[in-house]
Amino acid sequence: MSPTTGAKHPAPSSRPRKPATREANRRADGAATSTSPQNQGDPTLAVPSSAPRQGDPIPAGPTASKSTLHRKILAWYDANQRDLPWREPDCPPWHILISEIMLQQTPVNRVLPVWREWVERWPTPKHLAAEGPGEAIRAWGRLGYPRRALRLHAAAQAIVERHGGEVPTDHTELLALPGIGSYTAAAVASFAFGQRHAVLDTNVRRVFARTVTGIEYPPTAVTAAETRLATELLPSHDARAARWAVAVMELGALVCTARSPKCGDCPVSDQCAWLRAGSPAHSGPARKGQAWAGTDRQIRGALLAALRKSREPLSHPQLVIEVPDSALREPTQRGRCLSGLIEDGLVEPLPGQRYQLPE
DNA sequence: GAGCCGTGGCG
DNA sequence: TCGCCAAGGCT
Repeated sequence: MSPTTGAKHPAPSSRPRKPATREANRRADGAATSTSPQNQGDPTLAVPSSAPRQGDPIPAGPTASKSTLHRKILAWYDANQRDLPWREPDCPPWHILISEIMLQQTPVNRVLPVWREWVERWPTPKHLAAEGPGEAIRAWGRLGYPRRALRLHAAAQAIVERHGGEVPTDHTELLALPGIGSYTAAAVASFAFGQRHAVLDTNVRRVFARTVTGIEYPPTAVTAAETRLATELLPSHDARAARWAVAVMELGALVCTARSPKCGDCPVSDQCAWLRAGSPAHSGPARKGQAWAGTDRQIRGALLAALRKSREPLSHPQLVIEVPDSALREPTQRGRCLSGLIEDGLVEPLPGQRYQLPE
């Protein structure tokens, strides 16, 4: 849990990016005071009176100011952040981008070993772009959602072709890359280049839903109101905003968790609208779980796992052996899944009913 | 906008 | 045990 040291490694690049050291971040954060006149125009946080909805304007009140929220959460982050390698001050933007793609819907602990393999094997976009997509799919291992590997490979090629092999710093250009959506573009621009963006992931949305709006869970899909709220809460200065983004995420990941929030450890529990309201249960529709047994995804996963394992192309019968028993009686489903994998570019068909990862 | 896309760990 | 959930994106 100890903060990483900032001066251990020299910054290898002169390209614009995040502040080089944690000290620089601390300096950038130093302007925080809850009483300075410049904060008078800030929205003030208070308990919503009734029927709060995520993104409702923050009502005025004497309880706690925006800058207080900033100060407490940033201080908490300084003391409690995890020591993750992609947060090292000199971590290259490309390595940060890889981490963000891998972390989409996949827990940190499973990402760590695969990320280390990737950044060692493909230290720059050019290295990855030089190989076939099948290598990316194979090296993806069991992280899940293997189309992410395919898109990351395509992103590497686009970075080489369109940006001279350097991860673009511009949010719009990041957004144009395969596999990079609203969240990841903002995350890379913020974490790798120290820019000011509203970084709205599931953690941040949950923290704001509880502390500000007073509800247990955010809506299913990101609303315009949430984006507005996240933007309003962004600190003014780039470096501080970037640090704020990762700090709120970390709070959501470690304390303000989905199931059993550790409100006793929360730095802003005293001003949490949801807690003050008595921690009311989620009133919206139950979040639908994803079916798994017997689904196409299970079959696709089994087929692709077999191809990942084998260095040689597999025949159709060899492939069939790998799918679960429950699906053996469903050649229609199997065929649909194999076709789907081929359409997605995850599998390459060869003459004679043989298949392999794409070259 | 709803549905789809993997995988594994945990309460 | 088993449903829920994990730094989303794309169609």
